Amino acid sequence: MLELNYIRSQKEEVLRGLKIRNYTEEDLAIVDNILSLDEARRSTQTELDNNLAESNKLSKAIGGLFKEGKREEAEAMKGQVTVLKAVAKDLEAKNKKAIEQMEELLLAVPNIPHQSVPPGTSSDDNEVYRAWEHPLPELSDQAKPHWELAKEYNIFDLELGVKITGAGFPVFRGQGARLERALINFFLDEASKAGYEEIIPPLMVNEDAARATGQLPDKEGQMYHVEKENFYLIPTAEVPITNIYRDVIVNEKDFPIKLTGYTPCFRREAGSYGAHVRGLNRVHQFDKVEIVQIAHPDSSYEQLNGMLDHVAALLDKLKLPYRILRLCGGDMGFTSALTFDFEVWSAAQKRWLEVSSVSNFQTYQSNRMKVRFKDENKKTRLAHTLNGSALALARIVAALLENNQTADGINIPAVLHRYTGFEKIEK
RNA sequence: GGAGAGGUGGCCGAGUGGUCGAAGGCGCACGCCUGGAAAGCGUGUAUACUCCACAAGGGUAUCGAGGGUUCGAAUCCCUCUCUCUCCGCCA
Repeated sequence: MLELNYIRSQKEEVLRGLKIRNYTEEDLAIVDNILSLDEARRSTQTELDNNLAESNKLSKAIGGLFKEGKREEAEAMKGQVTVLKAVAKDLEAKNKKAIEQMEELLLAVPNIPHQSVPPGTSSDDNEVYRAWEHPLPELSDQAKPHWELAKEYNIFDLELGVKITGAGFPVFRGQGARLERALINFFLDEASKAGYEEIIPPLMVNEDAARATGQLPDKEGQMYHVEKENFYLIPTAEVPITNIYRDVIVNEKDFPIKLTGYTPCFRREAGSYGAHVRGLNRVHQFDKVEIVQIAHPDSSYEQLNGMLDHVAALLDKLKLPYRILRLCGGDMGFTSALTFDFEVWSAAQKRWLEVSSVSNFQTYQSNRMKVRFKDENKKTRLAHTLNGSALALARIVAALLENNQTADGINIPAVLHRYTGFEKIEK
């Protein structure tokens, strides 16, 4: 969530940002509501503090009197404290309520978009930040979408997944499973080479962790919930990995902290069916290698660019046509300040598939999570958090299968050969 | 799942009703010392909120979390939670 101080001191910037997110004049009232609750809260706080200071002073005096044996004087003072205590109790309740109301509103305010975020209301308004400069691959009329190829070559089986679990849980097998594992290893190795520390995190997180990265409360319905233990299956490795630094004051010289991890991701994604979600386009369980950074506020955008280059290099090596979009205010995630999406061209479906989303959250996550550092003036400040997929597997597999199909098999990109142990998927 | 023990600052560890935000040690930072270092010596070293100019300097809260008793709680009571040990089960 946004820092209260920021809203207080940069109100105009907050309003500008919310307008980019298509807030109406009416919606914008939330900002003033927060500020007036904050003002009320502070004045109550001051009143309460003064009250408690007085009580503390009296209590100490009573202690002193008892020691000196002045019992009667001490007894007489007790009454005064009792009166103060009653007032304090009211003030405390009032204060608590103001804080709760304010937090509730604060949680409802999204991150303020970076200056470069274009206005817009939907994905149609996203800006093409880097287009694909070369011709897109043309496939023959016999070209098949990946779900047909999967059947033909026995690469993965969604119906089998239905039998074992339910819709959206693919079963990879044979060369398909090998390809999946090859991609995971390739992505992890590339991340390690780029200086990211590899993490294998828990696949379930508790409520605190889910709240810290912003999945709770706004995305509760998207996560699988283990009732008995009150755990959530992770929708992305971002959650457990970023939480490593929750409530941590990091050493400034350790910036940027770069972490990577492979995990399966679980998403309920209820409600959407049809051609666009066929095959691996949208599933409840998929594999992903995530990259996460904790960065100094002064260099976080530089780091963001580095992450873009990293993801672009992966796609180059896989020889997949892709483009990069700068998301508009209407399409950007709630917690992000700036997001770039990578889309890969799926030649048989003839459409772009989102395979990566790289974002800078600035202090929006770190404020909730309390990831801090001491700056040169020994002042405690919030760090910036960033993350991106590098990459999401299911759709990469879809694109690889489709784009590389030939009459007698599916070619595997050269860079993966040492991981797969084969160069072609054959019948 | 059963039985027991325990959660104090970055870490270890004292503290069982009053001047305790908390002894001592370690660690860390800075300074002195040194050719340089170690050792030694000295100083400093939690977080959040708040008053104020986000300075100096005050105030408040926090000893796992929440509630209670009391003029006063790290210390007493209740609830929850987590960790450890032993037994059981088990990859």
